[in-house]
Amino acid sequence: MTHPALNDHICFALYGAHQAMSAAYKPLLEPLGLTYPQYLVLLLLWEQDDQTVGGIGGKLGLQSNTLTPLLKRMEQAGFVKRTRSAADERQVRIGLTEAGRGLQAASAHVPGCIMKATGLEMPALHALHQQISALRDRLQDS
Amino acid sequence: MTHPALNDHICFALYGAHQAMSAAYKPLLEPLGLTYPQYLVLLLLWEQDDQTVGGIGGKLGLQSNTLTPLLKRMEQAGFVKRTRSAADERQVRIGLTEAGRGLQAASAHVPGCIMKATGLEMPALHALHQQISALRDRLQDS
DNA sequence: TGCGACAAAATCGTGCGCGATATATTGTGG
DNA sequence: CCACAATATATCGCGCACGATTTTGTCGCA
Repeated sequence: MTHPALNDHICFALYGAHQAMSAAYKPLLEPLGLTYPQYLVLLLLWEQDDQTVGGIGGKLGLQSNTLTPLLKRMEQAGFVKRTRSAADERQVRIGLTEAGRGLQAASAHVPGCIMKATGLEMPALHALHQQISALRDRLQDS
Repeated sequence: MTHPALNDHICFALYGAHQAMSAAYKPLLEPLGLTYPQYLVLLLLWEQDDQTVGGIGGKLGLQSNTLTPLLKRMEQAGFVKRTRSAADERQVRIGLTEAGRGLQAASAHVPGCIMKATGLEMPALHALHQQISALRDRLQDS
């Protein structure tokens, strides 16, 4: 019983698809001064402003060891502000600045560009999305 | 026209699935002294020994700036040897050591464990694999 | 022969991702 | 009220990824 070839590993397809997705975002986000994970943080904050580090981390699957430096860079860039919560001084609340809010309009074209790059129409895209999410959930449960 | 919510982004599903996949491999590979990208290199070398850095990079979608340090770590660990090609001294050929070959048997259980973790049977797994590979290819072409 | 285009690795700097640990604050039982 | 566990964030170290550049080697061709 030997190993399947590399190209028969679904993990490798996933790995490559993730790399290709990041590469597709890069030319769209770079002019805005954003990286891909930073863009994900902004998506969350546009949905709901003023979240804690832990709250953001829970949704993205990241811990403070990744988020703290990332958020500091975003603060440095002027997109968010980090303030210790008055109610619970252990927490740091992340809020959008004007510039951070402005990026929402400035990046409005991005989702459409990416969808186009996938070469899929909405129904197929949605179906694949569901399957990948389900795979992720089963892997996390195992 | 505002942004879709984070969870409606297929990129985020892919991002999470990739993270979950890496996390699933970690406890299987760590006892062998391997990281996930290093395991991918070994899969290639088990298929065909003695490949160039560029050859490996072409198959994995990585350049020498990532591979050179990774391969040096694998050499340090005793799994591969790096030798300048005599025919073309620009090239470095990567060959398996006895220990590197030995890992093939030592990791024979890994693919089965991962497949089990996906919670999918072969037909469904294969179908999803095809779709993800196709997505990757379309993203790379765009 | 020797020069300039090209090619393969390596090097450097930055930004994730994550295990392990540290620090500070809050909540709780005695 | 006070030790002590629990919680939230930060810090540290290491290993990818990748853009940009450098170094070394090969090849074509005058």
